[in-house]
Amino acid sequence: MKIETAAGTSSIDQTDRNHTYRDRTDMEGFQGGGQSSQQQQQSFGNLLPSPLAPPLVSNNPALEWVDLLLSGRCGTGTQQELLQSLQTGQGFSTGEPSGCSNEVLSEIFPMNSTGSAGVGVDVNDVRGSKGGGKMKKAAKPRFAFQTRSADDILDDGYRWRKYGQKAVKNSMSPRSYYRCTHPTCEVKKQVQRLAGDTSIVVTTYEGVHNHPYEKLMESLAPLLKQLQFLTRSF
DNA sequence: CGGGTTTGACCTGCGC
DNA sequence: GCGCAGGTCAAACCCG
Repeated sequence: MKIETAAGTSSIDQTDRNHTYRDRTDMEGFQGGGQSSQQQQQSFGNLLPSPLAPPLVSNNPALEWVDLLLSGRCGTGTQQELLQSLQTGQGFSTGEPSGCSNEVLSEIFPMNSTGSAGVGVDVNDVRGSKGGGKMKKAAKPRFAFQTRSADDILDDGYRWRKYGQKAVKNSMSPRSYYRCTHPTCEVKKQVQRLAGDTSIVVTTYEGVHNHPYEKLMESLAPLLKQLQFLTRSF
């Protein structure tokens, strides 16, 4: 498995009009032939999670190959603040990405021409509430990053269930919607490939996990069992 | 059989 | 008001 820094910029194909996929054959080569996301997930090794940032961008050397959306495209102050906040374990999640133009945001997120969507913004998006409620959603931290990878699903240490997929305007690749499988966790993420460079995967996280790092807990489970056994022995 | 994926339908917001 | 686009739901389906 190799993931490289998604360097450089990619332009969105403005000519492509999208539609909802209705033919399964359209999905060939993208969904992985029915494999579960768990099977598709890559491993980032022993990266530790952060309460705000996903594990792969928090407090670890992986920053070298994780290219956040803002990298090199917004004010250097923003990038430095971003890296600093991640390296200090504080994460980057809320607030306006100062120095990042709407043009850049709208290129990354072509679905929102106003630039209200993007890195750390659009916390009051109320679209898609099928239930009919008119109440706005509670503000949730939202951030995104991009990686260069052959696989769409990155193993960030949490378990995700896919609940939807949509073709996105001005993008060749569909956008996939995932929810954290933890019962009390409402964190969502969107995964999409850049239209200009399909080797780059853009992952957008929304919300903060309110439960432990599941892969870590899984790996610790045998050890915990052993500890419980030993403590009972005394 | 349980959990995850697929996908058509439906909802809301926005621009014209 | 209408059409478009993004987001979500949920039934059907798939897989281990």
